[in-house]
Amino acid sequence: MEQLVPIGRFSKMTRLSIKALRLYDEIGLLAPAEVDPSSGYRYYRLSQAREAEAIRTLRSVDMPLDEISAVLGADDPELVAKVLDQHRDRLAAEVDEAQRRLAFIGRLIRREEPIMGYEVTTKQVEAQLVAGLRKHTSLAEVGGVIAEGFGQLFMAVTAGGTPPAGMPFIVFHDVIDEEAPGDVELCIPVVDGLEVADDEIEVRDLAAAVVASVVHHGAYDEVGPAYHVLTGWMQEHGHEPAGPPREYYLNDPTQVPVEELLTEVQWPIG
Amino acid sequence: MEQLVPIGRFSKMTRLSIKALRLYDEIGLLAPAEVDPSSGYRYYRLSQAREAEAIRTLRSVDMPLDEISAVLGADDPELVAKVLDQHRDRLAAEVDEAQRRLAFIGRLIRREEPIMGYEVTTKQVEAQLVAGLRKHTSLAEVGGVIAEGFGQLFMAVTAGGTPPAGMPFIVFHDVIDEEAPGDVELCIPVVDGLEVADDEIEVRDLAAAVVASVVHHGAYDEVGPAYHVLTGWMQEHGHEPAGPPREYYLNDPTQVPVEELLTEVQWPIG
DNA sequence: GCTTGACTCTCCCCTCGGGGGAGACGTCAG
DNA sequence: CTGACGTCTCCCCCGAGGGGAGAGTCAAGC
Repeated sequence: MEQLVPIGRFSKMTRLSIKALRLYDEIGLLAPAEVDPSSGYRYYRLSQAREAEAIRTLRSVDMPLDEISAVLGADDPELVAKVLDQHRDRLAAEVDEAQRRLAFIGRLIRREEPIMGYEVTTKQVEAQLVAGLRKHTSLAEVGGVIAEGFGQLFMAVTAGGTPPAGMPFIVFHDVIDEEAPGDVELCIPVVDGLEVADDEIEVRDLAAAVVASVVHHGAYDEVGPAYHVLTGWMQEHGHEPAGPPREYYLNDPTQVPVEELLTEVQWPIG
Repeated sequence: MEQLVPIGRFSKMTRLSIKALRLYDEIGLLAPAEVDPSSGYRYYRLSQAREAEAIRTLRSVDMPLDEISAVLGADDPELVAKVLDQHRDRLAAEVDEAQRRLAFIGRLIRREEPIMGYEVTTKQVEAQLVAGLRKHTSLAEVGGVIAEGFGQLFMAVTAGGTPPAGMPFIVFHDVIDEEAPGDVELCIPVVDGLEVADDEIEVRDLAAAVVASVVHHGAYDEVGPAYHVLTGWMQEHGHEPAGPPREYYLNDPTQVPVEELLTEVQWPIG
């Protein structure tokens, strides 16, 4: 009646490798209809080819074996639909990720993105009159403090109807990390003679300096290595830090996606 | 001068895990500047953060570690470009594959594609007058023989100006597999009274029959399991084969992509 | 100097879906 | 009966680390 075939023939029928069939037996996904107790030979019923074909189909979309077990063992069509949907979502995420990688390596190849981490340059920055708002904050809260503070600062500076004289930036007077909070100073360049009512805000002259500079590409909270690169570079080139570092935000986080954000870190050197 | 940091701090600086750094040391991708001979502690120079950053960048596009080694260790910019290009091609292939899977599971979910392999049906096929061209061929050559033979057959049948009376199909008089060649008969249904000049071609009446039928979805050279499913089904349902099987090609390989090809396999049963 | 807590070391097992191969045994046709 | 395959179990391998055990190390406070 029922014709049994050994594993090699079943493998050719189903185009599943012998190794795969033994694995599916081991994990209980597709057990042979009979196993000779003395020799251990596996024998499959011809009708098992359908189930094997289903496994092959689902593996061809890279579904994990345990989910295939769930799908094939489930009576409930809703459960099956749920597992399939979930896997489709995963595949969609994989497509997105693959496309992101492809786009990114394209930028690397076209040199739009530095491979070797950061390129350190030096430049001369001119003296500048700035309105500064100094805040004490921890690493956890620095994001909110910056957003809020720049709001306050912007309001105060533009209250007189005069636009800012340059891009806003931040001076980091202390090292702010997981362990210790510290002082940041939010700055906006202003024109000479500006009066600011807010007495938290101090208008002062920022001296000219020679700075070492790197541009960080990506999310703000990943800027840490840029600092390490700068300090490493200063050590290697025999420079001493000559003041607190500054961050310039070269584009607008509300305008571009997070992975395209540009942050310039400048550190005055002696 | 050169400041050395232990692995934990270097890990935080570079956002590479300690495990990863130890691995990169082991495979010679990023060896620490110094290793304490007595304690085995790894110490990194600050300037190594740049190389670490490069590794992180290249890993973020899933480049294998050995290729990263090649890229970072190479002086030749052409070699670097070659490795990067090669990896981009691989990523592009991954995007394609991920999209294929996503599209395919979509078809599975929408039930346009059978998950559980093949569905066997039975049907009555009417008697038909066909022009048949019989060829002896091996599995390796069957594709070419079919293409050529159908060309010859089509020319001969339509020479009188009468179009074929139905879809072309193939009767497999022998089992053709890796071990043994055998006879195939290319057939085109024709109208009564047609004269065919080509004496390789025989016009004959194909008897009516009850057939078991499955539709194979995909490349022609993957049709084998359809036959196994049919023979398994026949055994389970107590039918005997009553003649050689036939394949109908339901769509045109020059019109649709290979994964959408439909092949109906019919096997006359007693 | 001592203790304590954080850090680091090596070593081993685990992932996921099998692939490759060794050495032993089974099956089948001539 | 013998040779040619087919099949068995068992073990190691892939990639890029993650998790954890058990032991040694470092730095800071007392």
